[in-house]
Amino acid sequence: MTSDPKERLAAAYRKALEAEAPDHPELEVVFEKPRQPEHGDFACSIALQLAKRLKRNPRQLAEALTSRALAAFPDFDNWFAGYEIAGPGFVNFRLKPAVKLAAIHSAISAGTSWGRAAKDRPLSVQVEFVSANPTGPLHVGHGRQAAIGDAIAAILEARGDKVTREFYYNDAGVQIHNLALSVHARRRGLKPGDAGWPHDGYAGEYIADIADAYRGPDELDSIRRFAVDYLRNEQDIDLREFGVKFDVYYLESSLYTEGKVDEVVKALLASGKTYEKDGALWLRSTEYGDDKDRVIRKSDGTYTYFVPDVAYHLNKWRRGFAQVINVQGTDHMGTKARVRAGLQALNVGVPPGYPDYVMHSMVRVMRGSEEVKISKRAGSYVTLRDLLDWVGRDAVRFFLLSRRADADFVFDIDLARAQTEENPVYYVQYAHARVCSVFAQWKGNPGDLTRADLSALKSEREFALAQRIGEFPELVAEAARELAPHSITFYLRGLAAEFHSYYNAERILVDDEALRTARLALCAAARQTLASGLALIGVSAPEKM
RNA sequence: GCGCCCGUAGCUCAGCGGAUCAGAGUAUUGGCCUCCGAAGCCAAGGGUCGUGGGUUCGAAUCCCGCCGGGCGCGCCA
Repeated sequence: MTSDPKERLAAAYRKALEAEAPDHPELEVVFEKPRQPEHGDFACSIALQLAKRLKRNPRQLAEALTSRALAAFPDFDNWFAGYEIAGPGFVNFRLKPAVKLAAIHSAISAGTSWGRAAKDRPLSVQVEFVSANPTGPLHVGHGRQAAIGDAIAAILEARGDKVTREFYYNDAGVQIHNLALSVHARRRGLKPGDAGWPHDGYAGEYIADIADAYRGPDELDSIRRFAVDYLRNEQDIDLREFGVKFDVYYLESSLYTEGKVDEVVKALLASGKTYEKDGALWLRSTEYGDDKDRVIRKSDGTYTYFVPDVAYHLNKWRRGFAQVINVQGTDHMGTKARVRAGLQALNVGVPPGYPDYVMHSMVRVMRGSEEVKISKRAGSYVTLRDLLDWVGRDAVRFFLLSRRADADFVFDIDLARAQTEENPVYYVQYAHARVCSVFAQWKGNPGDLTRADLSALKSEREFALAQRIGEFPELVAEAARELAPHSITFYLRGLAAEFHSYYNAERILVDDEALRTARLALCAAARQTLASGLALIGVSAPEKM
């Protein structure tokens, strides 16, 4: 039996609903948090939904359901101060202050595991993100992916699962060949645009750096290996500075060398869903929701990128990942339906919605009122390193997670620089530093706080702050369900606001010992929640600023 | 043209399994440091939620059309 009053109440309502309306099992009992505090701590609109179906008076239904529910919830009074039927048929519930305050002890005693769930049987899940090809420095879009992917991974870990962070890269294709040609041309003194410069060469200055650093023989193969290593290393340095660590780097080339591509082609042929047309081999991927059939083998005998893509995801499935989340830019929109269709065609039991995709819109970079074009080949794009140099890791992370992944993102460079002093990240970090500063001036024993008597807390502000703290675990769970790390960022802003407001209204270190101890316990819980939330989005929680 | 996504305050954006949903930050204006950190707090003004229909007792939220923007739409990767 859970001790969460909301869940207890929901269970009671479900029972009442079964008795009152057995013909409507589709109705779900959910509680909302009203914006206006006078509407209680949470509200249930189930009676309104039911009234519609039964064509009965919603207020009467609310009464009937609620009295049934309360009959199934004998110790209701231990948790709730009361309820009321309001408006057209809402039921508003008011928690007892002591219930709200209980979150304080929960947060303190949980410590760094606050907001984290423990599962008896953790799922093995994988988050694949960044996955930049080693043909140039990471750009701001990769930065957005790194921030989103790493935060999702952390949130899924908090949900209690075992997470693998994976980086997939193409180390053998046409792009890499162009990279080698570009470095080779640079070594011979050619510049982009010169006669003899490779057709799809990379124009960035980093090509010249690689050419300068290269000391080996004048062989394309050797140059290619060197350039790949060089750029991989450079990307790793940026990622390390950004605070992102990967568990697995997966090489596309291994799919070929280990026969996984051939295996997939055979399996697709065996599926009976292929056909020959115009000298090429096609898959009827439209049968699995793709918007057009896909070429497997081109008429020149080589495979399209579709094949290693499917092979890679089959490999993920075989490695036992129950959930896979691919974080990619919307420019990869097409791969979603394609990869899923390919996996379905293999008919090996992969669920239809596998893998999950979190698509983020491209980051547009503005300098003043002018857009800086992001173009890898042109070599004139803003890099992740640029952002890190301008505003620092914490601000970049927080900023990049301050909106939904699929929302357009305009990164104004001038604004980002100017925001160094005003970026919302400081607002949240400052709240944390403030609590730390209070504790630095307190000579008591932190251990006493775990046993603090909270009954001295009597103001609405204190109840509200405690309640907000208590919402944290549920928020983390929802962020995991929705794969929405930005909700953590928004929560932290709200929590910090609540704390700053409280801090300005009340003195913490008052003379009254009982009140002081209780307030310090509240502060300790707030600090823990701020620190835990910031950790999830990869932002530091400084003790001083 | 087709598919997916987006259009909410001057600006940047939350909310979008309908109701108690008109919100935050920022900018502007006016207050608050003899007192735990003013990177803070309090307050004011500011939006017919792109637009036109529909469903509903009730729509920013669901459905359809239109307008505007993004990204895809290759026997590229």
